[in-house]
Amino acid sequence: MAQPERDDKTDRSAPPPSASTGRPRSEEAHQAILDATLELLIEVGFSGLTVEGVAQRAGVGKATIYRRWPSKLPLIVEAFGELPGFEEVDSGSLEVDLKETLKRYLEAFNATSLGAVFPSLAGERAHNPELSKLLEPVARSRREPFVRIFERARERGEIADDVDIGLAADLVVGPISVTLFFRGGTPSPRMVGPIVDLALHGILRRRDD
Amino acid sequence: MAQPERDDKTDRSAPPPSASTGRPRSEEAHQAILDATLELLIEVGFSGLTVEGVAQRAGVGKATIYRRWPSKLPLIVEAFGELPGFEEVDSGSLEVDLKETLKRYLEAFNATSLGAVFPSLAGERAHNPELSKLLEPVARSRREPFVRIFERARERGEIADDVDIGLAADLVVGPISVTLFFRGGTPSPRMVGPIVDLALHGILRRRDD
Amino acid sequence: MAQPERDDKTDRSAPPPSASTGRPRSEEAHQAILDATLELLIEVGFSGLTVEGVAQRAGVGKATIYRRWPSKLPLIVEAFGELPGFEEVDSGSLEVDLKETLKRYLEAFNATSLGAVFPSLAGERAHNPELSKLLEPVARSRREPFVRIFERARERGEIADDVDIGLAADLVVGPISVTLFFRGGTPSPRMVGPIVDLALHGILRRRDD
Amino acid sequence: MAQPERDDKTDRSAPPPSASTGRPRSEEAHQAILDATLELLIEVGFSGLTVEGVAQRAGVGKATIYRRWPSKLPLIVEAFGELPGFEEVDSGSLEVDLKETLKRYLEAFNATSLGAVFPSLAGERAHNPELSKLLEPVARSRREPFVRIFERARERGEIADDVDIGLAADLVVGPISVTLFFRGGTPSPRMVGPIVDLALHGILRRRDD
DNA sequence: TCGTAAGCGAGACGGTACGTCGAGTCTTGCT
DNA sequence: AGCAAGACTCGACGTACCGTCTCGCTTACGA
Repeated sequence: MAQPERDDKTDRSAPPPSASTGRPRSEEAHQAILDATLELLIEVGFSGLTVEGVAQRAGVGKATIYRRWPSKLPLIVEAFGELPGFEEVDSGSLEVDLKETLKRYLEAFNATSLGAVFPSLAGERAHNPELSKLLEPVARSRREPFVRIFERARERGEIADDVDIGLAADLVVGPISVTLFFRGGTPSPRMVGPIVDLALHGILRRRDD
Repeated sequence: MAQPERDDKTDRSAPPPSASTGRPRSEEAHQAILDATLELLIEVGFSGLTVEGVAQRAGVGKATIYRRWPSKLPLIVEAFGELPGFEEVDSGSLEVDLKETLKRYLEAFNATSLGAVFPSLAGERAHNPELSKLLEPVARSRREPFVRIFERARERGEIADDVDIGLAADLVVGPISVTLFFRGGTPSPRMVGPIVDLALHGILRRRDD
Repeated sequence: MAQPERDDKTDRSAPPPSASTGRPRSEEAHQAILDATLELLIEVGFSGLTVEGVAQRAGVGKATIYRRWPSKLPLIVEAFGELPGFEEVDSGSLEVDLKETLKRYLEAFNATSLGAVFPSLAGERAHNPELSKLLEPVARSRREPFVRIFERARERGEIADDVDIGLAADLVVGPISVTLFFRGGTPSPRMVGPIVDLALHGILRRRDD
Repeated sequence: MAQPERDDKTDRSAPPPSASTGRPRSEEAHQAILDATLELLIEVGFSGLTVEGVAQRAGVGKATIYRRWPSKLPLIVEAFGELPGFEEVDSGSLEVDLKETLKRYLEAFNATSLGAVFPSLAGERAHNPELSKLLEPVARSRREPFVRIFERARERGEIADDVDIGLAADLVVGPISVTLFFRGGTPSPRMVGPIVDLALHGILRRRDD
């Protein structure tokens, strides 16, 4: 979730003629802007966020924002990208990996209000190709850990070779997505156990259960 | 999905002292507004929709819109509610019911651009209690068929009594939600078979499968 | 100095399709804007005037201003044109006409702060063809009374036929212009007598004076 | 009121504790700034001039400008003061002195675009005491030659002792001021003869003319 | 059959935010 | 120190929508 090469993504507006003339851009202001954006995103959501509000809360002029980001959108996406990720677990057991990783996933979601911010952005993707492109790597990086967990499980023989791993990952994360988007709720870490159990063993009654 | 008593929700300002004097409201204009709203919602999304644009496309004055809906939000929600629902299937088999219903669900999603509109609205729920309240019954009505399918399956003994039916419904719909929101994709009806199979039988390999 | 056909000059932006659809423009707002503009013009001058300030003082939205005037400039010019003119005197005597008219001229200048506003505008003429064009009729109308006074005097035989009347008018008004622009002072009505005497009889000493 | 050492007014920040440490200020940059200011003043006028534009045209950083002049205003005034004056004539004849001096006056006006710059500044005087103060000595120095011409004429007895010399000077310069400010025109040297004749002999018809 | 009350399209109203630009200040590394 | 460059905060620019408010007109009802 790090942002190691931020400028490569956003500062395409005015590549300085020589390497470093003039006063360098204030890293302090940069961070204050991202922080303020994230705060406001959490408080008022995507459609309620104003650049003027960000500038005011960050104690920064509007021009300083527009000098770094060409418009509101990339600013929001980068601020969103600042949200911390979550650690992947590798215990040697599929069930433990899934439960533990999913729990951390949800904790991160709730601790950082990602749960409120992400839907705001995701909802706009369909009408905003630019946003969609910017959001894609961020969204994917949050799904990949689950894919890797299943890959390891397959290598260990815990699951069949022909299981569609992408689908399996979506199945595990699915109920959380539904809770978030369809039900407007906050996914609770207590959901994790039942979700994983049900996804692993299936909904159908089984003789040997 | 019908909206049989629309005015009860939105037209609470109206009832004049004498029951019905003056020119009646134009049903034609009403429908033109909803149609235009839906079209624009599909084209430009929630945050890009302007009431001015709706008025223009509907060939209607802004006041005519605000006479019927107190603000942009309920208008959008009602327009959204106009989207057709989908029919529930009752074949006597859980698997068939799920696959068939889910297929119709996806077909409705894609045919009506619900897939583009719904995320737009769902994303704002977290920051907009009013929207959330308005959206809730609509969203729930789209999940209920799956709940009922599982209830019937439980009555038939196809699934255990202690299965969390809400969770089962979310598990089945989950991959679609993930596709829509996390991956920014369009869910394809071809996904239905694998999803239902995986959800019913579980991800783990079983001796007797 | 009246503004009998205001819209012909300024409302060229959006000629309404049919004669009078929609809510008519508020004459009240119009006047409040012109008044506020004039006040601010007097207080802070041409270069210090802001449209935002005008809107605020007039209690009006900025759009209401820009709906009427395409930019700051014509607004200022029209507000300037609102300043009252002065009455021309026709006593049958050149000397009396000049002295009396000039006195009224100065009184109008001082009473209405024309003396502070006019230079502000006049100074920009050289660099602003649009302003120059807009200002021209206003400026000329303030010089014409003097031209007419001299024309009548010539008809009466008070002055020679070959006197350059335009130049004579400029000679009489000249010291006021110099006071205003070169000396940054406020022309006093007490200057009138000496000015007219000197202009009529000449600077050179004469035997028979 | 004299301003013999220009820098004393504007460069008051400078005198360092130890007389002259560090790199001395570039006289080259100083002149480039004044030149650029004057050019832009002529091209775009007072209200259109930007310090950023001056810096760019002069090939200088903005700080270099603000190190020398506390704000835009004194810079403009000093640049204005750079415009060459005009030489006074002393021929022993009032009429010749006036005509010749006035002609040179107008030539200087036109050659140096003083005619475009001066009104720009003069117009702001009423609302800008600082500008007024800075402009005063410059403006007066351009009127003084005429005062001196009349003083010499009085000493020679060409004009009466009780003639108001200041007023006489204003009368002679007046038509030029009127042309410049009220009529928005460029005063032509051809005006000089008629102006002086009319001012000296008066507008009224005389027996012995 | 006609008056009247409310609806209609149009568009102006006071606001707020947009994204841009300039003022005057500050901060780099270089001279 | 001064220098060019260019970032800094602040605030005005002119535009676009919000939700409200007239206009002059049309439409159905009830007297």
